[in-house]
Amino acid sequence: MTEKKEKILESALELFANQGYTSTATSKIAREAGVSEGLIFRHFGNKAGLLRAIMEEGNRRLRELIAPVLAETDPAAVVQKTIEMPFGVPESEYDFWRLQFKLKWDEEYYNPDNIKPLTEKLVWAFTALNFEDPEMEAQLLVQYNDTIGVDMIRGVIRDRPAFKSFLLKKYEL
Amino acid sequence: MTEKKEKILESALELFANQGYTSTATSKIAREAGVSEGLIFRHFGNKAGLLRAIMEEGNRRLRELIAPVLAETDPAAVVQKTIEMPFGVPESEYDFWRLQFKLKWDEEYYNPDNIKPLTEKLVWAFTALNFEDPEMEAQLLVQYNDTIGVDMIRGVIRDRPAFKSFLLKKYEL
DNA sequence: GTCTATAGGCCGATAGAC
DNA sequence: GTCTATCGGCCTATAGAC
Repeated sequence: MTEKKEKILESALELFANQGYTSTATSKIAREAGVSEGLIFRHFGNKAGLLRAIMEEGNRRLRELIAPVLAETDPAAVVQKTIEMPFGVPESEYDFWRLQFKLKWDEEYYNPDNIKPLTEKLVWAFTALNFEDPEMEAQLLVQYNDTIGVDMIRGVIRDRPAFKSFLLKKYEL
Repeated sequence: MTEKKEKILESALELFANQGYTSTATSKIAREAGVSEGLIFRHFGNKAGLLRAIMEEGNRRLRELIAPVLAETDPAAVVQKTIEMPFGVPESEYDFWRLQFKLKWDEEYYNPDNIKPLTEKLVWAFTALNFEDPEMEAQLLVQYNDTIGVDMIRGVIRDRPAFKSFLLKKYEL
């Protein structure tokens, strides 16, 4: 990965996240990245290819975020780490995740398989913890985490530490 | 409201919801609605005006959905009705709500004030029910509802009645 | 008064040639 | 790294049908 190529991805990410994909011109991306417009097409073929590259990066980061939970062997810790997950995302990455969430609403880019391993791990954990309905608990928590992620990015949640402990307490952790 | 005008709104809604606002051409809307393209501009001024009209309808429907909860005087019933809310939305309206969720990501169209009355009502209810932290409970439930709305639209939730009772049980209702 | 058909101006974006 | 061909989308305008 060359430096210029990385700069293109970075600029595209910021612009796509804030102005939307279609309303961001490749010329604007090039200007922002300090490269010639042609270079974008050399590296990514077309504008859609650029978006695709960003999506792949998104899936990679999601797997990275989930990995520690999957590696966990203590059921209670699985639930706890899942809840804490969105709170651990640094603000510097919000642009990135905002774009990912946005793209989830475009059918062609939505891939539900990405979080399947997490759901399965949670089912296992809730079963081990003797919850009455592990499948539903797992589903609720996974989807709920999504919502929390959204709200964090939007800045809806004011007192984050308090909200986190509130949640942990709900699961008696 | 003439018939053609209504047909335009209908087609625009479907296309915006499924293909996105910017990537939907006014010519396509006209074709889908079986009207001349010029008519769109006669009725709505421009493309943004068309979207605005749809959004206004959205806020109206949201208020309609929330109204019964606000009218409720029994605290437990407030919580119960809130939980049941998303389950009562007919599938025929999913396009509509999908668009609303999608547009939440465009700052200019997102208006958080819409659900504020609901949150406040829930704070009141949870206080009356002696929950330890009414503000956070209210916030949590509102977010749950968002999550569930999203899941229903995506078709993630398979057994809806079961999931509904699962949630109600969580609040001991 | 609502609507269609058509024609076209304007703009900006993609893509690729050089 | 610039320049340009080409295309598509937004919107206006007009003349006239129902």
